[in-house]
Amino acid sequence: MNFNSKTVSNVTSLSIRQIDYWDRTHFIKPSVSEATGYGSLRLYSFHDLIQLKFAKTLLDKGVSLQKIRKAVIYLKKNMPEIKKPLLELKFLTDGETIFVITENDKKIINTLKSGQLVFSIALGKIVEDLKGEVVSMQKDKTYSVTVRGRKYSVMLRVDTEDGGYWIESPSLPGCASQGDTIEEALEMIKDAIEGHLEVVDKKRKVKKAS
Amino acid sequence: MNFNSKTVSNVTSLSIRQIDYWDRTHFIKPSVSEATGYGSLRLYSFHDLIQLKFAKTLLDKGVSLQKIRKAVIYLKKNMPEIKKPLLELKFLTDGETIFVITENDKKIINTLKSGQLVFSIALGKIVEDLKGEVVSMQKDKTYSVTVRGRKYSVMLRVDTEDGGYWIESPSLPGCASQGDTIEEALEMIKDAIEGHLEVVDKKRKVKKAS
DNA sequence: GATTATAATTACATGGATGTAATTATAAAG
DNA sequence: CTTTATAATTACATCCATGTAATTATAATC
Repeated sequence: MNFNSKTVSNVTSLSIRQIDYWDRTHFIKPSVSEATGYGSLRLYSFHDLIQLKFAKTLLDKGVSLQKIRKAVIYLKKNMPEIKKPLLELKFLTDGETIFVITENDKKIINTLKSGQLVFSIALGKIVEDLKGEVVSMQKDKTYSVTVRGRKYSVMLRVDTEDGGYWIESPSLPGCASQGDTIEEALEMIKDAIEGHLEVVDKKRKVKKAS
Repeated sequence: MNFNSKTVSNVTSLSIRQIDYWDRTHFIKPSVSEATGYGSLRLYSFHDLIQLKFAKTLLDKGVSLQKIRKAVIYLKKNMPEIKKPLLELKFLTDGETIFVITENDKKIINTLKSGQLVFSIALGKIVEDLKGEVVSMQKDKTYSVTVRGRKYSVMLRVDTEDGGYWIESPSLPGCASQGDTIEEALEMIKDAIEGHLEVVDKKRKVKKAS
């Protein structure tokens, strides 16, 4: 699922101006679709959303934008696998460089003793919150697929658990699938419907034989 | 001992402009003598110097000035007794307020877990460094005091250990004292010289008697 | 195809922070 | 008392970041 500037602004509490400025200064650019002039759209991915929210969170904490730039560069390069439960990431800086430090309490205390700045970002929580926002805002999309010459209505939604898309056929209970892209999900649900129909055929044949 | 703007700039690595700006914006004002126009002098105390260096250190770490303002306000109000060995002070912020936290590792880790910004300032080291700077820059001042109708040359220097001034009479070994102000130190050294002379008198009387 | 909506773009402004340099009133030195 | 030195002050400029609003090319809708 992709997000335009307006949606990004709503979800991250950043102003449109900030989003624009950060794009123009090559800080955080929309990775799905860049602006190409009037009438075009900036489209951000979910990962972009995480970075934007991350930066906004640090800004609100009083970290300078220059420092945040470095933190986001690091985040882009070393984005850890986001998984449950909530993951906390801890960063430290000596004023020049930004490092992510391990979940090692002793190391954290030691770096503080050496006079450093440490800030903790609950990245897992950021991701969870963003997922919640995305889910609550999305409308299920209805598609129509044809299997064996007949049309079936299917519903597609963003899969916030595994990424990609979830798809199901409401008129055929239990008939569902998922795919990384919309096209793939549509193919997969066709296969699922096909399989469902085969089961129905078999049952009918058994009935006829008895 | 007091410090003018030029000295403050040298010792803290702040520009004259920054020192001026921070005074005019009521951030850190010279507590000994405020500017009153052309030809006047801003005079900062050692405590002021600590605050300025503290703020500069945070600025270099990438903390925003607005955040630093709050930290310095806190520092002014709750300046802990500076003592050896080097003291580390740890601050945390939730983005709105600044708190000093105890030397409690568990509490530090917990506040980090809750997504806060923590920065550690080795205030003791700042103080030590500033003391070193002050000592290396000062010239001993020579004064003349009169005791029992005779003049004695004494030397005065800033006492970086206890604050105030140290004073001694080079021509009378072991004859030294200290005071919180220059005047007080001069009175104290007079008393010390008086005492020294009394000991000398007693020795002479004992010699005569034998 | 015409009309409307929309997000990007452009433009100007503001505020905070700081750099650079000329001016000035006073203190220090001779 | 005159001359020189000095730090504060004034003034203008720059940079970064952001606010606000008008403009515009394109997409969406009818």
